[in-house]
Amino acid sequence: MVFWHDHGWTIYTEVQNYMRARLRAAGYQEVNTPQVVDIALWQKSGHADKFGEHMFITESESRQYAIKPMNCPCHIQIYNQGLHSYRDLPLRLAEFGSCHRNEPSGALHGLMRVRAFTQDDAHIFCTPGQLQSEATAFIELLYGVYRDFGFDEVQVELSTRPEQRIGDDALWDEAEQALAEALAAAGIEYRENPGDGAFYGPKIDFSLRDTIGRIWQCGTLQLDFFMPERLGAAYVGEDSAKHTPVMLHRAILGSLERFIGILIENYGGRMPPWLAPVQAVVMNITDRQEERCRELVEALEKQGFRVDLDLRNEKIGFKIREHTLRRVPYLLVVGDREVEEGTVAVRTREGQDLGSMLPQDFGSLLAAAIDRRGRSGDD
RNA sequence: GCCGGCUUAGCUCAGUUGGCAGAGCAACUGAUUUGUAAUCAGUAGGUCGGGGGUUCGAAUCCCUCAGCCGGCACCA
Repeated sequence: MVFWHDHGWTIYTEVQNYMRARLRAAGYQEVNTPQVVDIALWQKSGHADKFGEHMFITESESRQYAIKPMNCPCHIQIYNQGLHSYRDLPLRLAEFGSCHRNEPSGALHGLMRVRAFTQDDAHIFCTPGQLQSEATAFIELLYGVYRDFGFDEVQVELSTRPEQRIGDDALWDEAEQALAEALAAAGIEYRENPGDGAFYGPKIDFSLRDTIGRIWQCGTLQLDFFMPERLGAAYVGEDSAKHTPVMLHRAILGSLERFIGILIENYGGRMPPWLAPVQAVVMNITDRQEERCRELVEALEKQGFRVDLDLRNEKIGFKIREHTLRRVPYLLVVGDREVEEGTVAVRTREGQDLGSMLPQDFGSLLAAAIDRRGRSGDD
């Protein structure tokens, strides 16, 4: 369980808002479902049977409820409200779904594996014919997101039909082929993991490597021919008959908690400016520059930047050291000279002296650094 | 859940054979008004993770519970 403090939560909300914008642009609707859901839904979906002992259960007025361990049955409830035409499909329902799973105590692992986490979850309801284009679009979205976070190396695995499965083999042939072709179309190298698919369909897993070499699964794309039928999802086809939609279960970051854990490790605490909880610190040299420093902070905050003010009665070298160790991207020093010139001296946390510049020029510099996000390369 | 390790001041950690609870940093107070990675001096700070036991005496030994860190198993 994570108790997020101010700085961590700043990172969290930045990541979340970024994903929110990407999903909206990709044609997703954002929804939200309850934390506590009648056990009957999980019995019907089959999760209570398979994962019951890892679910937190509560009760009220002699009814049992599960603390939501995943979001898909809830999204099907939303889908099932009203009648759907094939013209409505694909329908993409996204949720920053807060989930609780009673993981075995030995499985807990920092931010990487926790009992309460939030998935950047979404379920795409579509026709079998739309499957491949949806898979392709998802893979493209996922790689775009990973690049923005600075991950260029992604391990991809295609897991195919397990021994214990539902549905006939023709359906599996089609499903596995659709995923393989989507990967091929994107030119992605991947490993096959025969027999490791979910019991309801094949899946692609996307994993990232942390700085000390451990591999963590983040993204996933799973085909599901089973759950929609089991929970009564349907659409009216061109032929006016009822059909069962295919459900694509997908996540890019996986768990926000885990993803942020990987980010912190990956950057070694040097969060890129767009994610840095504090993007710049303004510090004075003597009391004479106090007022100017306050003005500067106010002006930068007005532009939406996250800025700290350090007016402590300390030597400038001491402040520089402290904020460098805090990994604040930009250190702004205002002395008599800067007050005189109306400028600010800019130093990076890497120790690079960018010289004195006008405040608006620093604003442009910071804005450009934020826009660059975590992308590597020279763009 | 299993195997191993760890838990001592706000933080990082010492603590010998069972014999008075320690350091650095941080905090606080005072001095210092300082130009790009640590100014000086002083003060205060503890249920040694919780509970139980052995002992004249336990941070130290034993039992137990919890949490954390590795790894295994698990991972909808």
